[in-house]
Amino acid sequence: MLQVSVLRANPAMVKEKLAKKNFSNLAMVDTIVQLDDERKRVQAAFDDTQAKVNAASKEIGMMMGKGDKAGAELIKTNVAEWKQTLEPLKEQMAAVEKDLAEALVQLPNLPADEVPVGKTPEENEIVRTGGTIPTLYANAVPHWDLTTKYNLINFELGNKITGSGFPVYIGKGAKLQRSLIQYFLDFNTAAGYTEYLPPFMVNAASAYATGQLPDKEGQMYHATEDDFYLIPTAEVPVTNVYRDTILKEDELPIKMTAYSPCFRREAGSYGKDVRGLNRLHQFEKVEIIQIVHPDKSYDILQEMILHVERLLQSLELPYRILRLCGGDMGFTSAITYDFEVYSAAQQRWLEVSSVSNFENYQTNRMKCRFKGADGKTQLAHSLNGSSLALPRIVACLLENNQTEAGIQLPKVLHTYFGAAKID
RNA sequence: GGAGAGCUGGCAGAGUGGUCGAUUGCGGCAGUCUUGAAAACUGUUGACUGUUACAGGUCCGGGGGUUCGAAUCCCUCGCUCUCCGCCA
Repeated sequence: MLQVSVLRANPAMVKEKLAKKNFSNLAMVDTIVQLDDERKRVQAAFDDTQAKVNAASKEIGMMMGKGDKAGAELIKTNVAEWKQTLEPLKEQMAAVEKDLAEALVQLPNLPADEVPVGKTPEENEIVRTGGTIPTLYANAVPHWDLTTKYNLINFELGNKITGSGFPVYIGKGAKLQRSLIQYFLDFNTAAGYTEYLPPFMVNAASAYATGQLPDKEGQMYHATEDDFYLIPTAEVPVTNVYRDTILKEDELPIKMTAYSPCFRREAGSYGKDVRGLNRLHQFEKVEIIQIVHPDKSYDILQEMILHVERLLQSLELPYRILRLCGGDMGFTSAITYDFEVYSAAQQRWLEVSSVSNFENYQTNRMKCRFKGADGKTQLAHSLNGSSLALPRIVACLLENNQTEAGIQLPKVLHTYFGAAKID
C-alpha cells in the first residue's frame, strides 16, 4: 500500500498520478489525510493519559513495597478515573485505525512517470517487436485441433474430472510441459536466480501482503475449512518469503525463481478468449521475483525485461513488448511491461509474460525492509515477471511450428523433450 | 485426529504479578593493543509510533480477559516439539 507520509507530503501529486491510473475516487486521498490527523490526535490524548496511569501504577507498586496501603488506595481512585477516559479513547483509536487501514488498501499504486496515459489495452505502447511471424501451410489449424490430432491435451477429460479450464496433458503433451518448466528454471537459475518450490496454498496474511486480498478475493480458490487460498501465481508465496524481515543492504538484490501451478477462478470470462489454452483455471508458470535496493529497481526492471526477451528469442517465437497504459495496469504495479507472442493460426497476440516494478507498494504491506549503511531501515522495492507462463507458449509453439510432417520444436527444447518434433 | 510440553530481541537462553522493553552469553558494530590480523579488553547494539528535538506511547507467537499494575494469571486461535493413531 501507499505510505501515508507520501499522501501527506504532496496530495495534489498523488491525485494526479491516481487519475493517470484511471482511479476516480480522488477524494479518498483527503479522507486518508484527515483520518491520519484524527489518528494522531486520538493517539496523543491516549498516550498522555496512559503515561499518567503508568506513572501512578509504578508509584502504587513502590508504596505497597513500603507497606503504605492507605496511600496506594488513594492513588488507585485517581487511576480508576483516568481509566474511564482511556476506554473510549481506546475504542476511538481502534476505529480510526481500522478506517485508515481500510481506506489505504483501496488506493492502487502510483504509476511511474514513463507510464503512458490511457484507459484501454488499445492505448498500450509497443516498445519493440522481435522474431518473425511464420507463414503457415494451407491446412494449418488452431492449437485446440492440434492437441487433439496429436493427443497432447484432453480438455473434455478435464471437464469430467474437475470442470472446464482444467486440461489433462497426456503423453508428449505432458512431457512438453515438463520440458518447458525445466528449461525455464534452468534458464533463470543460470542468470543467478535461486530456485524455490513454494507451497501452492497460502494463508490470508500472505495473500494480503502481495495485494490479492482484500480486493481480488473472488479471483482465488478458497479452502474455507482451513482458510487457505490456492495461489494464483508463485509471486504470492515466494514474495512472502521476505514478509516481516529486515535485510542487510549487502544481501540485495535477492533473486528468486519458482515453478508453480496457478489457480484462477476467472469469474466472468467467456467466449473465444477462453478457447483451448487461452485462458484456464489451472495452468503452469515459472516466475522470477526480485527484492532490490530502491535506487536500483528501474535498472533491474530493464534487466528483467531483457532476460524474458532472451528467453522468448531462444524459443524462436515472434513477440512484442508493450508498456501498459495507466488504465490497463494492475492495482499494485508502478509500471508493467507485457510480453505477447503471435499465434499464427489464431492470428492474434497472446500475453505470455508480465514484468512489473511494484516499487515499495508490496514491501510496505509486507514490511520488507533493509538496513542501509547509515543504520536506517527503509523499504525495499519488489519486482516480478513471468518467465514464462506455459499455456499460450504451448499454443504458439504448436500453431506456429506445425508442418505436414508434424510440429517442429525449437532447438533449445530438443534435449529437454528428447526429440526435435512432435508427430 | 488424540495426549502432553513449549513459543521471550539476529541466535541461544534467564525472567512465573510491581522501578522489566526485559539478566547473561554468542553474533554484529566501534575502539584499545598490533606492522597487519587473530586473541584479549572496553564500549555499543530490537522494532513501530511520536516530537523541530526531547519526552511520551505500543510491542515478550496472534487476539481477548483479570488487575491500580501482566513476559508472568485466565480464555481462545496459530505454530513448534515429544508420544500415540493414520499415512506417500
